[in-house]
Formats: sequence, structure tokens, C-alpha cells
Amino acid sequence: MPKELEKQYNPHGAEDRIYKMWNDGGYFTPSGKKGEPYTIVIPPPNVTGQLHMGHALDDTLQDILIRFKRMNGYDALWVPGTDHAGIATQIKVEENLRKEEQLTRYDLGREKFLERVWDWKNKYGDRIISQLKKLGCSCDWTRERFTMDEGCSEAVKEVFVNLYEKGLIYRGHRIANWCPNCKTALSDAEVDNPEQNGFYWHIKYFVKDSDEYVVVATTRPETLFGDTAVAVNPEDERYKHLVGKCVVVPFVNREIPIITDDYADMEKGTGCVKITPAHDPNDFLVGQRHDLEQINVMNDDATLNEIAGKFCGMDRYEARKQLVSELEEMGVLVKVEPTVHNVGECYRCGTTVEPLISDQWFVKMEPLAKPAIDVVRDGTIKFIPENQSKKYFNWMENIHDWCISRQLWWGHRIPAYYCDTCGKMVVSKTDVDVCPDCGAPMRQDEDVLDTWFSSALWPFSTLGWPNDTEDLKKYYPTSTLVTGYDIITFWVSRMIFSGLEHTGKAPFDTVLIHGLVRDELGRKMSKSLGNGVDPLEVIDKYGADALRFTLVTGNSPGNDMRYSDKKVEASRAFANKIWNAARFVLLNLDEDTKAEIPEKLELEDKWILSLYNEAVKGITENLDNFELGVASKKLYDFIWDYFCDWYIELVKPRLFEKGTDSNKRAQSVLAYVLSNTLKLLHPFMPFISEEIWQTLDLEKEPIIVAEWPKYCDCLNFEAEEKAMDKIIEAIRAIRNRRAEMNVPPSKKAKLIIVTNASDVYNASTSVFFEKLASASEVVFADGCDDDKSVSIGTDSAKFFIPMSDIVDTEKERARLTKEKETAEKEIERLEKKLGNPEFVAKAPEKVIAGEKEKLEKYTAQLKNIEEMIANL
RNA sequence: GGGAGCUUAGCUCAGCUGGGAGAGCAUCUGCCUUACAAGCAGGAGGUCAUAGGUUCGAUCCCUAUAGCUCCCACCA
Repeated sequence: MPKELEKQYNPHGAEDRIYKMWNDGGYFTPSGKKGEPYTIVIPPPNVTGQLHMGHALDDTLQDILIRFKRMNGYDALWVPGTDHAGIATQIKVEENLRKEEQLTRYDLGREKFLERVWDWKNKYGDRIISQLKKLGCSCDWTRERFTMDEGCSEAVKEVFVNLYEKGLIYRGHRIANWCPNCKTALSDAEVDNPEQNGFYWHIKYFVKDSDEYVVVATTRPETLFGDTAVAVNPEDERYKHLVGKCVVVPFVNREIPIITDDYADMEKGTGCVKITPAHDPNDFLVGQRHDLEQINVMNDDATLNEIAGKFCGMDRYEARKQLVSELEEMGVLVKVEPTVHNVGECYRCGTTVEPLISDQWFVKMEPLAKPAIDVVRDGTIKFIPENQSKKYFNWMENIHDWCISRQLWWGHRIPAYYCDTCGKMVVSKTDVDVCPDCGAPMRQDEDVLDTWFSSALWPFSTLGWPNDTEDLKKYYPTSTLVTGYDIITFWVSRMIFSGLEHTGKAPFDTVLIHGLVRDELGRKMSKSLGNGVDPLEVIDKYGADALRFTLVTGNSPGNDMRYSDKKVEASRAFANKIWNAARFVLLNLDEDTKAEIPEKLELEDKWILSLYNEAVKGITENLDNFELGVASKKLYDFIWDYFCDWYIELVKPRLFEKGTDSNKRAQSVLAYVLSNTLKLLHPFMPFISEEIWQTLDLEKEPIIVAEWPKYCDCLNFEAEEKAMDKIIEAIRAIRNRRAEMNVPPSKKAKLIIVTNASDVYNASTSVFFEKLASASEVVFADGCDDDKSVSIGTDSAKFFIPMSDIVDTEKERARLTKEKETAEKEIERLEKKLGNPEFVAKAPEKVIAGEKEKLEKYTAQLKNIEEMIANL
């Protein structure tokens, strides 16, 4: 029994109700029995806070793919989960602690602090999950994971130990980026390098026991306490006589040698460079080559230490200021030169990082990078759009060893154990309490692993690895990874080499890359700008379907997009349009109407079925090729322009005439096209499509598991499609002409059709002109006797509307003449083109046929117009 | 310094591996036509950044230039 729908679609209530129905019905969990597997693992959102627009885009794309594949009979699995996000979360919790209780993590101690972080995780992790549900994500919640849950932790230990045993993880006393605020080492990838205004301070270093001096320049004068050499280029004639001598570092009065190293660039500055191995990555390498002492002058909070003498305890910037002024007083400050340089900043807290030497763990990258490059090179893994792979190659081919230890508390503790008695170190999956060598107690490494270390394992750790589980066997390798271009290096690259190294397989076959969602002005959405748009608020206001459709339409792979409410409004209007189309259909459907194609079809039925068929083909191909935006646009056009604006209008006369066979058949076609179109719509707008589907009540199963429509040659009605197009063209031309003359639609008038195309214009198609072109009646004739009539000429017919009261013959003549000229110009162009022997010889047949057809059309139209002018 | 992307209607953007460019919004005109005013019908609005090249034919391919955005590396 057809039910009635509200006049406007109201997503509230409906969305939660439908989501619950899907969830309770177990539709998100793959049956595991039939169908090829199709797997996506979600890029796990950080538990730091809440979903933003970027997540909404990312997850919408994934949900579209999952729903599409599910409807196509795949055993579709979408694994959800969240990321512990080491630094980010720890900072959040610490901030919170400071604000709420004026406590630091040290006040609480490691164990108590971690309890707080877990509380935070539980609270915000749940919030994120509920947000994903609001968006309509059809994740399999029975398989929800967390990067620090038991299974993922097991995987992390397994990987760490494996890599260590293979010699691919090592511990080194090396220079690394240090965040003095977070008090941890950072990988290169975790350091931003924005431009900043700064200075070069040129400082004199006197040669020992001499009046001679060299001038070195530095942007960080406070590091001079750690200088252990001055380097010049071996080719530099200016300083040859000084090599081997010593200069004296101001303040500390340390004597340091002048050495030669290629690192010193003769072109830069004075050609002399001070070497501070403990505070600069390049200097560190120079220091290694020359066996220089590494003098650390800083504490872990970037205050200077006792090496700095009276500057001890001062913050680096304060010390710098005072140092500079004292250097000036001493007369050794030669020059202060303003400059713009890139300064490393912690990507989480923005504090300027300090290169410091410490004990850190590293992954040896070179052997891992090679196979990872190969699988993308040979197409085992495909990036979409393809040019995004360049970013990947660029990074992989210039890879540095990966610093994986972090001096944080929140994260996977490094499974290394030390014996303070005999110095033994053990790396082990299981806890080691007692030294195997001397029996003394062992302590575990205090540090935790970089967050990305566990994220890198996500595609297989979530499926049960290192255990050989059923899930792993069935769903790994996964199929598609959907993510933004901003984390290709952070994450995608690391998943690829990890997958290859630990499972022997590439973790996915396709990487679908999208861009950023920016604000209306094209700025990155950020907390500091306060320009972020909360997806939940948008969903609340416009509905999840509208947001989803906005994000997918008009967005192409790899490109950024701007968010604006206007766009969502347009999507909501689309949802409402579908809603009302369905409402209309329901109002006109009999109880027993079935959504099937009747044997006998009218012209307009064949027309819409043919267009529907093409839509199925196009949309399916687009989705198969990850052209989601193009697919959604096609669907939009089909639904709005063809189904609503034309087909529904065309069948109204039949629908309003109850009790006839024609009426019944119109109902069937309407129901057929609508219900199948809803299926096409479902991946994009899951809620409204389900809501209408349930109301239509055609099948028992919900639309989420309905079968995706198939293209069929049997619905290919080329001739009828063309005939109907001619009628539509004629109706448009008539409306057009009436509008030009300001004739209101309510003013009906007789329409005389002069034509040979009786297959197109006949008694059964006349009704279209009456309904849609304001014809009071349609008369077929050989010509029009009334000289005061509006004339319209298409290629298939001449139309006359006698309207003596408003027709000005001369104006008609002018108008027709203009149309004639347009047609002539087109004909001239086409004749020229077709007259070009090279074009005819080289262009593909299809193109030539198309041009010929156009020529015929314009020729026929010209003939009609000319005859009408002659008859005026 | 190396690399990538972008430049199409007033605005935001599509354009499916070269055959006379589209949408939404905005704007203008006319409509409360019994699904929808979140709507209907119609109009106006583009040397597809610039200059060359390839081609029968270029918004699309190549080269150069300009402007914008981003990534990587790095300078004392």
C-alpha cells in the first residue's frame, strides 16, 4: 500500500532510525561466504578530539566505495578504528590537566597519567565513532580496532623484534630533532619548516696567540658554547695558512682547531663555518668525519646548561639576546644581517625544534624502501590520480633513517630491556625481568614508539596479524586505501614498506588520494584561525546525505575543495527533489503496481529507460574507475533533468487517467525507474534512498543490500530516444519563442504542425504539446493559412501558432531571418569541415558521421525556416 | 635549490586518455502549472592565464612565460 510522504524531506529522526536498522540488522558485517572480498581499512582518526571536514570527505568516499561494492555482490568489509596519536593526544591531555587541575604529567607520574589518557581516549574515541555513524559510514563495528589495543600491540612488538633481529632497527647516539616543549625527539616528517625572519650574526674568532681572526656567521649564536672546530674548504686559498691552527671561542675561551672539510662552502659568507656537532645535523656529520668532541650546551627544555657558564639556566632566546649584546661590547660582533630562513617547528605544538644529540632508536630505511618503490613502479599499487605517486617516489628515493623513539609516555613502549649491572640489552616480545647474563633485574626502555610505527601496520594488524587468522586470509591484502595527499609520506609509504616486509604482500592495490577541504576563502581549516566547520553541525542543519553529496560532487581526486553552506544547500535541494519525485510517484501508484518493465512501452517510456540504461552504464564505469565526483554529477543530471523535469511531466496525462492499460504501464515504468535510480543513489545518499525504498515497499531486503542495477542491451532504444529528443527540442523551441514574446503559459493557443515525420508527431504525441507547450489543440496540416502566426522551425517540423493579436509579421520575419543566418553559418562551417579532404581522410568515422548528421539537421531546419519566411 | 598542482561564466568548480565548452550559486524575465517556491519555464554571461609548437582539428598533448598553492631538501 503506497504511503504518503511529507511535502519536504526531513532528515532528522530518519537518519538515526535507519542507521540503527542497518546496524541491528548486521548489514555492515560481511557475510564472509559469497563474493570476492573488497576491503578498506579506515585511516584511523586520532582520538585527540573530533571529526573535521577532512574526515567527512575521506569517510564519505570510502563509504561510497564500500556500499557500491556491497551492492555489486562483493564481500565488502570496512574496518573502522582510531589512532592513539602519541604526541597529539599526550599534549591534549597535559593541557587539560594543566588547565583543570594545575598539574603536570610529572605530578601524576607515568602510571596515573596514562590512566588519564585512557579516560580521554575512551571519551573521545567513542565520540568519533558516533560521528562516523552520523555520517552514515557502513563500517563493520564488530571489527573496530584501536592502534593500542591488544592485537595491534602484539603486532607492534612482533615487528619491532623482527626488524631488530634483521638488523633493520638500531639504537644510536645521534642527532635528532628535539621539541623542547613536548620534550621528545621527532622524526623529520614531524617537523615543519616555515620561513621566519632572523639574523646572521657575524662573529670574530681570534686565532690563538695572534691578532688575526676569522669571521663566522650563525643564526644561533647561543650554540657557540658547543663549537669544537671552524671549518674551511680545502681549496680555499684565503685560509690555507691557518689550517691546523686554533681559534679561541669567545666566553668559553676554548681552543678549537681550524679544519678543512668540503662542507665549507667558499661562496657562502666568509667561507669559514663554525662546527657545533651537538647542535646541527650537518655539523654532526662533519664532527664524525673529524672525530670532534660533541659538546651539548642545552638542557632538554632548551635552556642552556653549565657549559654556558654564566648563561647557564637561561632560555635559549634570552641567552641569545644577552650573548649578542655582550659580543658587541667585546667588539667581536662584526655584522648583523637580517635574513629569511626556514626554521624547524614541532608539527604538533609549533615550538622551534632544537637538533640535539641523544640515544634514539632508528629504522634503517634503505633496504625497506627499495621493494616499496618497486611495487608502485610496476603497478602492483596504483595511485589515483597517478601523479600523486611522484610525491611518494620523491620521498622514498631520498629516504633517511627513521627515528622511531619518542620520549613520551603515551604510546607503545619500546620492547627493549637493559641491565644496569652488566650492560646487557635484550629486545623481546615478552617482558624480561631478569638479566639472562648476570641475573640482575632489568628495566624496560622508558621511551615509546612513533605513532606512525603502529599506523604503518594498520592494514594487517587490524585483520589479526601476526596470527594467521581467517580475516587475514580472506581480507588481506586490502583493496583500496582512501586518504589525503598530506599523509602520503607519513603513512601510505610506511604501510607499503611494512606490508611488504612483514606480510610479503602490498597492503592494498589502489590508493585513492583526495585533497583538503578548505574554508570558503580557500584557507586551510584550522583551530587557530577558527574557521573550521563542524560536520556534525552541517549534518544537523542539512542532513548527512546533503553533506556527503556536497563533498563528493565537484571534487576530483587529488584536488582541494572549498566548503561553503551554499553548496550544501544545493545538495539538500537535490535531496528534496528526489523526495518529491518519490512523493509524486507514491501518490500515483496503485497498491498492486510492480516495479517492472511492461511488455508494451510508449515512446516516452523507451526514452527514459534508454537514458536510465546509459546512466547505469556511465555511473558504474565511473565508480569502477574511482571517478566518484563524475558519477554523482551524472546521477544528479539524470534524476533532475531527465526523470523529474521531463519523464514525470510526460507521463502525467497517462497517470491522471486512471483505469487504463496505459496508466498501469506508466505506473510500472515509473516505479521501475525510480526504484533502480534509488539504488544508484544509495552509495551517495544512503539515508534518503533507504527511506524512500522502505516506503515504496517493493522488496523485503533494505536497499543497502539491494543488487546494483545492470546495463542491458534490451533497454537500448536508440530510435525512440532520438524521436523523443525531437519532441523535447520542439517543446523547448516553442516555450522559448513564447517566452520571448512574453506570452504567459496560461494563454493557450492552437498549434499547427507541418511535418513529414509522422512517427514523431502524431495523435499520441500531441498531448505533450498540449501539456508542456501550452497548446490548446494540435492540428496537423500542410501549411498555415494564417499569416499572423508565430513560426518555429526545427529540423523535423514547422510549427505555427496563430496569435493575430500579438504577432507582428515584420518582427517574425526578422526573427526567422536571424535564425536562418545562424543555421547558414553552421552549415557553412560544417561543409567546410566535411569538404576538407584531410579531415575526411584522417578523422575517425564516428566523428565524420556526427558532423554529417549535424549538417543534415541544420540543412533540414534551414529549409523549414526558408519556407516559413516565404509564406509570411 | 628540486618537484608537483592549479589558472575555464560574476563566485565555486566539472569536463571520462585531442572533434565548436557545462553545472551549482548569483543575476535578469515570466510563472503559487494539483510532487517539489529547497520549485517550474526562459534569458544573459567564457579569445577555456599568455606566447609559440604538434595536428586535418587543441580547453585537453609539447615547450616557454606569468601568477597562485603545496611538497621535499637546505645554506654557516
